[in-house]
Amino acid sequence: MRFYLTTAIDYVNSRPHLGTAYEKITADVIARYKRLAGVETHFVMGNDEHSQNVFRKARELGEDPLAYCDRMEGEFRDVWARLTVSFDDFIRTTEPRHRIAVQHLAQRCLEAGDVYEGDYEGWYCVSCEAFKQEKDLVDGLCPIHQRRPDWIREKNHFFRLSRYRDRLLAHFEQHPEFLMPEVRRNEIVRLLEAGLDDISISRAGQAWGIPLPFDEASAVYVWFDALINYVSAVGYGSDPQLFARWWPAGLHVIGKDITRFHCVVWPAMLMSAGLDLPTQVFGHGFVTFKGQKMSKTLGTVVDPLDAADRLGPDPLRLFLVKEIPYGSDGDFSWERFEERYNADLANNLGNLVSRVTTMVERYGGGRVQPKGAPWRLAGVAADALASYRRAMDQLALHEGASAAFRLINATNEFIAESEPWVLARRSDTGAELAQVLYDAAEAVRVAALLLLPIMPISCAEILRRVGEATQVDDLRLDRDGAWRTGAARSLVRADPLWPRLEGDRVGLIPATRAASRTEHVVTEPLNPPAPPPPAPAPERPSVPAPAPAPVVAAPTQATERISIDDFMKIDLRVAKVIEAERVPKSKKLVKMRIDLGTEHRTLVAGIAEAYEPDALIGRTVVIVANLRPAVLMGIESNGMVLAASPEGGAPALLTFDTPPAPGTRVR
RNA sequence: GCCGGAGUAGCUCAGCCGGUUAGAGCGAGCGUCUCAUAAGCGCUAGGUCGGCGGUUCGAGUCCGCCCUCCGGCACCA
Repeated sequence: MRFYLTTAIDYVNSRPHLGTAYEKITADVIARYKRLAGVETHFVMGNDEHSQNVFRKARELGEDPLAYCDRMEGEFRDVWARLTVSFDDFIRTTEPRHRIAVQHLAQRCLEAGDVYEGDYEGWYCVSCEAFKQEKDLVDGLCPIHQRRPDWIREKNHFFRLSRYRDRLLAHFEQHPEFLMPEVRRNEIVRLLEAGLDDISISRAGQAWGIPLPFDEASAVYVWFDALINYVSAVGYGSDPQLFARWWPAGLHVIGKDITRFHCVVWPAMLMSAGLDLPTQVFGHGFVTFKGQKMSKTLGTVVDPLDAADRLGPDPLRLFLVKEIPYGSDGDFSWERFEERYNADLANNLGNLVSRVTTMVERYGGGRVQPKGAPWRLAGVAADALASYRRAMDQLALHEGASAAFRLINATNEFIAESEPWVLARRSDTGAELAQVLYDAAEAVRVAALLLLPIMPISCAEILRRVGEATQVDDLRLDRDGAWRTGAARSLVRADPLWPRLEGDRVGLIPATRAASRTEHVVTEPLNPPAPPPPAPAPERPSVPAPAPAPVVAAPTQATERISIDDFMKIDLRVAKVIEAERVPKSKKLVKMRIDLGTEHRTLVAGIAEAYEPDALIGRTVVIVANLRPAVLMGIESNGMVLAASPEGGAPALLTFDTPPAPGTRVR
């Protein structure tokens, strides 16, 4: 039995945060579980490096892009090592083996007739710097600039994704386990039913990326490039033997935001190239911090190393696995983390190890040996093992952890009810005492075995203390998970594994290390970031560009420092709202007529959820006056109203103590 | 707006095909043993199972409508 497991590869424009670590940790638990279950496992992670952001970031830092990526690899590997993520291989998209695979696969898609050169022809408005669809034009003119767009062509390669809709739907029908959890599957199936458009897979004239084999002037689009890591890492196009050994993958562990890429685009690419599809894709949820999305600007990013330093990597791993139903979103807070640490580790498991080893030392001379039939704990352990396996096989990692803890709790109960200290005082209960101590030690051994994939370091130590003779890596669930009888074992008493936290713990939380560690990565602005720059390259309108979503959850965009000159390019003006009305059929859009002092303009703002149009009339606001016009819901918007936009919250307009005259420059 | 998901004890959540007094863990309170990290063990929660109506002998558990929250898409310039 073989099992090839992957996680999403990560963008390298910032250090991994807790959410990224969550994915790797849960995947690592799965990998370790499979190995423990005797399955030959190949676990691969990596970095996604061919992004323009990475290129820009390196340039900003005055570094060679590749050198920058090398450095980031080191940072990522350090984090994964600290969290004991046991990957077997680490793939980078700048590696030769990856380039070979990408070009190979692109070539196969081309040969399958699925890649066509879309030297797309279309209307292009020079003023807008954007393609226009026929339906956008009014009397053949750009509605914004009242000028005739040019008919131009831009070379682009497209992948015939549309061709695979039916096959994908059929696959989903025949293999309901292909995408888990179910919520994600429903979303994708609906998306497929709605139909698919072909997608662009190349960008012309980009140096940072992999050239298309049949058009060296075009680079493979970064997400197309990135997905291929799953096969390049196992030798596709470069090592046929290795490839045959591991492909198809048993499981891709990814974030729920990128299921489309993995369950629509990726399988279609594989079908086109004549490769088997992975058995399963699992879209895990996100980890929030105190209920809020982790965001640099909100200061809600938790560095996984801070968490690991605080209580240890194993407690962090247990927390993430046991407290968050795998597949759902979950929340992290220091309070909760410490609460769980005390309850599960200090009070239950850790204390159990202490009391058992102490009693064995005191009442049994440090050795245990059964003197009869096992008591009730043997049955509990067998049940725990069974439900643990059932849960883990279904990727219900949290239930697997709970099953192990049921055994731990039962062992504590067992000790209370069998009262070894009473048995030890009597002279006629030697056999009973021996059996009770043996059973308790054996139950701890089984529990530690079950938790070994989740807490590898600590559980290895527990196994050592309860006299497990087998090397940790050689332990196997079916053989070693069974209740042992007969042989005597020596136990070791040692310091508490997880000292209980007392008192005002939260105050001791280390200052987030993000600041000290990321100075070379991000400089935080004091204020919310400026609105994003205008959309970069024009896209073929009839063939929507793939969402900019990378193959990992996009890290919060780093806001780069700009010069005063750059800032002065932005023309901020005071404006007064003269008319405001809801854009019909829209959820957030308000259409406004504003007074800029010298002129009146129409613009559209996405603030309807927070402001009633009527309440806006007469109000003084700040707008970006020199923004390119855009058409929203058929309305031309000439400018952007500034508002604070909290993550997931309602926007709040900028206001003045005393409204200045319309047209006043803001800076 | 469309399409999904969810609303169950203070908190986090279980509750399969409808069926006796609705559960677990944490927290809190009380009691208790003493091997243990002032840990363990036992007891204690009287919760309109979001609301209204319906099907049924009987509904968190099925149906309809409504409310709230979350996610995806559409429209955040």
